[in-house]
Amino acid sequence: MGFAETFKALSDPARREILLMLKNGKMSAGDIASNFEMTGATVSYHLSVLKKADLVYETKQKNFVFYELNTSVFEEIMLWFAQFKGEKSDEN
Amino acid sequence: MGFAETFKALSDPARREILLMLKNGKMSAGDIASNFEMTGATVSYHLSVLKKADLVYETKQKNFVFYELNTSVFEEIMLWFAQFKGEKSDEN
DNA sequence: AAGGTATTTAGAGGATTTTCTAAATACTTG
DNA sequence: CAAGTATTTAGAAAATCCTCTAAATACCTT
Repeated sequence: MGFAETFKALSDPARREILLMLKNGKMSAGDIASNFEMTGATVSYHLSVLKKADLVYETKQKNFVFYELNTSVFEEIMLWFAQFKGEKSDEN
Repeated sequence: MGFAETFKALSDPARREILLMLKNGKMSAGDIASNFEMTGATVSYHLSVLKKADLVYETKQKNFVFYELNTSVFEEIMLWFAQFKGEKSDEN
């Protein structure tokens, strides 16, 4: 899956904001873009980064492209972090 | 604290590997460096990125610099991810 | 088919990142 | 203090990233 891609995707504030917007359900590319100062082309670039990182997926309807959170990847990241919680590996 | 810095720090494979090395306790800069092909200067750069992101802290002893995980930041990141688990914000 | 709306792609510019070598700093010990 | 070890800083080169404008694609509606 690629933690490098995932964390790089998460390192940009605009992309993190997009993810937060998507918490409540899918949104079209245009609706997402309207929340930013950047051009639609730039937002489209950020969406493609999130998509490559599997943090979102897209579905098409009419001439809209909807984006949605892919929560399964979030779980994988949580697992990665869980390694650091608590146990040093030679305890117990 | 700065999620941008944190996630950017985590996006590099060498830096993630350093964090894993530190799971079992502190290590000196030199001991960390000896696990990589890169020059010591480059490893030092990576350590400084991790330090700026508050993922590690350093302590000096003799002429060694020891690095250690700062687990509190990991908890903050876990909290950030927790937002995405489950509840859509207008439920309940 | 033509015109309109939604979105992506291409290409370029500027900024940031990663790595190196060489030099500097810091501390220790004879 | 001098010499040695450990580490960081400075500066430069190559790679990657973010943003824009302009053009292309895709789909819908009349």
